[in-house]
Amino acid sequence: MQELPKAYDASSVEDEIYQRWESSGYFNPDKLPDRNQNGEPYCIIMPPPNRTGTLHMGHATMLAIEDLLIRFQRMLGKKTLWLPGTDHAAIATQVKVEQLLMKEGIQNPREELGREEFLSRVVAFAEDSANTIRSQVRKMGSSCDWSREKYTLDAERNRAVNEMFKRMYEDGIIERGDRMVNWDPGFKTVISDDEVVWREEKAPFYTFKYGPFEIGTSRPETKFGDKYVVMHPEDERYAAFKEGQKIELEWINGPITATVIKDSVIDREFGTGVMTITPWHDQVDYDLAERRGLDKEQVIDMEGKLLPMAGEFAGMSILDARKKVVEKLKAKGLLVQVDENYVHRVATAERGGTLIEPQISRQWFIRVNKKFALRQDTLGKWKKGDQTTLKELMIEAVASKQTNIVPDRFEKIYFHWINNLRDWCISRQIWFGHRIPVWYKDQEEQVSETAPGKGWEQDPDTLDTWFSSGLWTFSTLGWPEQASDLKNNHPTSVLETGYDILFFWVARMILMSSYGLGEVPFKNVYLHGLVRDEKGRKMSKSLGNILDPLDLIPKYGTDAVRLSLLIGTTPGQDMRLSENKIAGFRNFTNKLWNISRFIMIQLGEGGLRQEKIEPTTLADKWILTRLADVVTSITKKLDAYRFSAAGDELRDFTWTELADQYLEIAKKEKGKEAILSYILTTILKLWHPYMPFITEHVWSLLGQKELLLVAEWPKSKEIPIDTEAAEEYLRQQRSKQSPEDQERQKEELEEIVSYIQSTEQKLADTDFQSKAPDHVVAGMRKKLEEAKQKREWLEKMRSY
RNA sequence: GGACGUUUAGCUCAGUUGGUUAGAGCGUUCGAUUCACAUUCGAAAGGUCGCAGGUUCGAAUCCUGCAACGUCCACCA
Repeated sequence: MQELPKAYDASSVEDEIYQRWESSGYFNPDKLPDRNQNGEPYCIIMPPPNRTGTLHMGHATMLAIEDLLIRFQRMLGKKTLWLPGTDHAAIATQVKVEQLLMKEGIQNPREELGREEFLSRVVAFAEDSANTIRSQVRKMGSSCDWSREKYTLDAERNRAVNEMFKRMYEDGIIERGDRMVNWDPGFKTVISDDEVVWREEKAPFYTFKYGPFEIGTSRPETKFGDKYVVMHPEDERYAAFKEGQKIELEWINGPITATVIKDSVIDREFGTGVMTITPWHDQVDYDLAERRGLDKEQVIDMEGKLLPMAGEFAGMSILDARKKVVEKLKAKGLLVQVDENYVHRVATAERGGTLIEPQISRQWFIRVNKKFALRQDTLGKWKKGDQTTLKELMIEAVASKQTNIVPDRFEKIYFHWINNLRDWCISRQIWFGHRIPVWYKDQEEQVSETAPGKGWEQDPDTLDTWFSSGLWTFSTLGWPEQASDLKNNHPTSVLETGYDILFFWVARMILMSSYGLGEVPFKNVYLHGLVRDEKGRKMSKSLGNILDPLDLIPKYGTDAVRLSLLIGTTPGQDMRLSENKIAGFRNFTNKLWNISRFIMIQLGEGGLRQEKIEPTTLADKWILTRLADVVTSITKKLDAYRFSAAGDELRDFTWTELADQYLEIAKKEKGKEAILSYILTTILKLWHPYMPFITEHVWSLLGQKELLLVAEWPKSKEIPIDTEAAEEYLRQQRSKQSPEDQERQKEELEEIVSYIQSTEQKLADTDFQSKAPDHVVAGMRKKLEEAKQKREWLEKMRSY
């Protein structure tokens, strides 16, 4: 027998073990053993990490949970597919590369390099990131099928994107239009509502004289084009002014004519109850102008500078102009007052952080409220040809429970978001991404992958990265072809991701799948919380509190890192992680190592015993009964996504009951080789989804021919149990009850007995029967039953 | 403004259909240790389960109200 080290050294075995798994082919569903080939399919599509750099703790959490699910289901005998991939992450990656190029001294990367050269730099960076990510995903022990790896921007995904675009265009739910959008003047692209981050900011709030009115604003620099003055129709202060009335007044650059508009969007309580509107640069104003057919005029250009219509202020940046405009109005005696303590919220870009300027711009939109005819039977509710909207599809998928969200409170949040959802702007003025498959010639436009003929120009814009992400569950399985992978695995079993991208991504996959395929993309959604530092702060570079999985793995082992992300956490709830916690789980992996080592030493040359186990002593019967309980309970909890509870229970059993108690007995009493063999192999199987490396390592030291990776999950009914013997064992172990406790239990029993008597009397009373409503009687009966159960329990306890 | 979450031992958190004396890990204190493991073992201290009411024989758990912290959504010139 070989010499076994006293401490488990994860780093010396993990890479070799991963190699063995990968070369076994078992990550690939088509190469699994026969048992799994006949099992039902179980599929998880990995949320593709962005090709923007390296993996962080959030990714590690995702990989740990998904690998646990896949390994558990594989051992149960399912035909498991975990499909990995990466995301081009359009804007995020382009921003990152632009920053890198600027550091290299290229001031305006896009202008200086040109589209082709710039894109080749981005592609090189993305490829580099992908390689890093692949090796990191392996480091975490992920048992995903590398032969099926996909990329959101590869050729087949591009075909899927173009096909989906084409269908939506033909159905009239993709449409081009001039609408109000969120414009990022820094990166010169539009971004979606969900990519806008609102920041609280203190800014002066000015009140100006505007003819006979006073108006308030925090953005005087936009007021050049304001020629409508709006008030509430029932505001008596302004009853003298009539709808459509023209008023001559002195304004920034001289006299103008303002038109009175009466509209109930006005909040009479706010400020003076009067406002002017800037429809080109404000959503609310835009909506009002659209509704009332008012003129719109652009004031600020796409780079954040004032246009010629601002007169002497033309060409100034917004912030410069603000000061100057206020000075001028003040000089004209039109400034009434300034509130320096006004706090409002400004829109900034999620990537890059520049101030967002609302602009009217010609863009492509997905219309979520427009009726269209379905191309196939959908979600079991609609028939082919029925009219519906994308919003209705998104609601039905979750409301009908075809997609089930864990934890379920997020369903409410999901519905709320959909109710507020507006059309989705899908075009971006960036270069890295799927090019919009639309071609123009003179006044014509045509959707096509390639040029329809001579003289056609392709739309220069690309698609929002979430458009291709939305297709991820089925584009990866071969759609739009009728691929067998698609047929076997869609809808997928589980989508596991952080709750922070519920809207960005989860909702959009539901949209795309129910529209394009008529079915949900996944049956279950499991949302994990965000990983925070030990003080509960978000991990960030600027705070310097980042825990990097790649630093922790060599130090504590992958298994310990995985445990720290799986145990002590609940779905949808943020978790605090500290190195201390990981060290604690490293200690546990070592404990499991030494349990294995002890048993292997006990087994000696004879190795693992295969003979039927025959418990003889009370302790044997107790530990086997407990083992059977644990198998049942762990299986149930894993099925219910209760990873933390299952892991906790298993750790408790392994450490306290098995190691501290039973192994101590086994030291004194010999002849337990068969039982020890059985217990060890069983707990290795139970732990495998949590700690794949150490369990596989011990498994092979035990001389097992086949990998633990594909071993059969334990069944409790195969374990001999003897509940009475187990209770007897515990009774002997337990110290005598104290007299006070006995007294307390006696009192409690008496109380319950008297309650049962009085309730039974009451229920038997005919007068009561005739008067009491049914539900009251039913409630009383239910409670009576519970009380009787409790009585039995107490009586049983007393008899001990 | 709307919604949601959290509040349990010094710290991090479990506690799923209301039910024995509210648990675990870490930390603290005391003790042990050539016998699988000091990345260990045994023991102890430590909790009015945020606050106030209510339902119940019985509430950390259900209901109502309040408070603190956090998150998301909407966004008013």
